[in-house]
Amino acid sequence: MKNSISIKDISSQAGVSIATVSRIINKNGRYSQETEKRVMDIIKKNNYVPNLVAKGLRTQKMKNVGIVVPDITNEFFMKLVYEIEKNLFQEGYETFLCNTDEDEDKERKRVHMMAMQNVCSLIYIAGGISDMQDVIRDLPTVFIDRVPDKALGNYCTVESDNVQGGYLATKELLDCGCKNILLLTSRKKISGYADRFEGYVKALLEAGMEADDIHVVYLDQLHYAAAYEEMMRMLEAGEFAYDGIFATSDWLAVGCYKALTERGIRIPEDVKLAGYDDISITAFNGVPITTIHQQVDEMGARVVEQLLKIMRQDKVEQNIVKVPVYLVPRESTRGTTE
Amino acid sequence: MKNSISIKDISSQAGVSIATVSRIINKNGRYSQETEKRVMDIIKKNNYVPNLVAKGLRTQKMKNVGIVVPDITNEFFMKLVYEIEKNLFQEGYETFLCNTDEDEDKERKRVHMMAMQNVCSLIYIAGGISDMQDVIRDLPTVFIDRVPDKALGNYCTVESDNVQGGYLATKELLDCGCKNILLLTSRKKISGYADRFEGYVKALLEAGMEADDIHVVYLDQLHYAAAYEEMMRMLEAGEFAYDGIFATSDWLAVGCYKALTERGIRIPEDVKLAGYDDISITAFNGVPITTIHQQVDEMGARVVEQLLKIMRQDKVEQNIVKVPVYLVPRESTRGTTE
DNA sequence: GTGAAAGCGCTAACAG
DNA sequence: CTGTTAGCGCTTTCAC
Repeated sequence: MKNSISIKDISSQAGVSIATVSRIINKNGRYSQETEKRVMDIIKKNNYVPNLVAKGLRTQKMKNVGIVVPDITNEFFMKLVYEIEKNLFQEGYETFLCNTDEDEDKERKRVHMMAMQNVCSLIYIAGGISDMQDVIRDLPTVFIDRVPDKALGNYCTVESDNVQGGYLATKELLDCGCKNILLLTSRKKISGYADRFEGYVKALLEAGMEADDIHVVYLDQLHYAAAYEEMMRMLEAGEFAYDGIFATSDWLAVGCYKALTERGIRIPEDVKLAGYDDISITAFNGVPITTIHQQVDEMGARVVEQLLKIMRQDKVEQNIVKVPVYLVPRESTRGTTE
Repeated sequence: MKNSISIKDISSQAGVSIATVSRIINKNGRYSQETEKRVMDIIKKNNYVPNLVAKGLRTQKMKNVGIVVPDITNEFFMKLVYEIEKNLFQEGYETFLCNTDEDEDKERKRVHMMAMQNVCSLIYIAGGISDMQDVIRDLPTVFIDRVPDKALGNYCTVESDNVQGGYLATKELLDCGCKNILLLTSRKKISGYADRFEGYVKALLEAGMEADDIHVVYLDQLHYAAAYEEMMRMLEAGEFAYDGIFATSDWLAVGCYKALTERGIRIPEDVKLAGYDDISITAFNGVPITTIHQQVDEMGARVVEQLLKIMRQDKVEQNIVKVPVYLVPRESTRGTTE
């Protein structure tokens, strides 16, 4: 290891027992100020760093939590992670971040690894394969944007009000005069996307539309390129006949924008566009994109709050915590089509 | 812990000693196929997950490396992290990601924490305070975009060819006819920024300019807002008299773009603009921004390659590895000012 | 091919 | 106030 100097070396140098050193390190009392000072000086001088691994082994608790995200290069996820970490650090927890790359196999491997690393709990952002539940069986887990299928022992969900988000985005498109709205979303079986779909349908029906007016395209990936390619395919195939698109994530919206404008279709004149998440790029895009703002700070705080509760085995009064969202109207839904 | 079932439980259930189970888990040989199967079945059935923490304690090696980044919400850094992790996993290493938020105090705390968590080596992206060298004294470390001041025992640097990058960006502005080029950069004492400055000066001098033509503004933060506010301040104060800006990171360039266009200054007609990193937003920005592309895949591979070398205590033939960059010309430097 | 036992660095009774 | 000791889960000699 980096530093072969251990508590034992400190104790012998200080002429005290390792127990005393341990007490001092952990501020557990039962030592004189005098010895404390002497020991601390020696610790400083030697740059001694306590070995948390050994401590964890002994105390059976590691105070570090694993965070699983689908894509570490996505600003939205990382803003969420940032908030979660901030709150967790305050409580003395470390975090392990792991990237699944939207790949189930990687996810399995990485979560397995986390279990071996003895994380004391897990936070799942927009993911979570069901057959992982054997391994993480007893790990307190908070899911974001996902309600697990089977009931786990010790879990809960924190999510944006996705139904409301889907509703607001769709209503904005309808208010701009759209008659034919495409929903572009993920194939992933995640409650977040299902809820946005539900909101979309709700707005449509409320506007007097019917089942025929529901148009959905499912994508395997959430990357910009996935949306771009699908749009291009539809355009080529003459399958594109919409005057509005609601993409359930901003990167998908950006992909649509690129494909459409490259083919001479103007936004917002010909097609209106709305995204979801409110990442920076939507504000700076050639035509700024209307989107749904998710309050990551609020979500991060709720996630940690809930996690601490279920780790303490407190009863959680609600298994699903919802955080409000709001619409951020921009150029891409300006004016009316009429 | 999540799983109180240990190697001991497995061994007693299988009716063998824990030594045998250990050998089987680690495929160390010296056991019959028969017992192997029996033990493996029991492991499966119980969802037994070996405790890497205990293993690490015993073997004195953890196979996990800490990665320190200034800002986890910055796409460029995370693309680099993505590549590094990819290569590291292949070699059987785990990673700890830690965010310093461009704050020295946080950095100190977080790196100290990593040392306590027994990481076996460190990767520093665009950062690294000097007084950390006590703690990380013997940790093999790879720095990205930074050459440490004091010689550490066991380190090396991987970086883009930042001089060349600074040169290319500045030359592009000069080629567009700029006579008065502002360099907007970070105050951070990091070789990466110093080198980009050097490239900027080199291009200026090569074009027949003099010391008087060097104009530099230093920023404390790399955030978009820092550049925006500084630009606004200069504009208000009437200090802005440039026809070209080279921002040493893309987010700074985006901040300039926003401030300038808000004040009615047109890009590229009135002012040309170049950034650095080639993050997505430069391609999608209202006026797409010319930038320097850093080859993150190549860099990630080099970083891991070097890290493995210094961890093996191999002699590293070069302490500084440079990866080429190239210019990505876009709208923001189109046409000439003349 | 298998088991017994020591010990990694640390904490937590317990005894003084 | 301080020291002794057992043991966390695992690997690894050394016997058999």
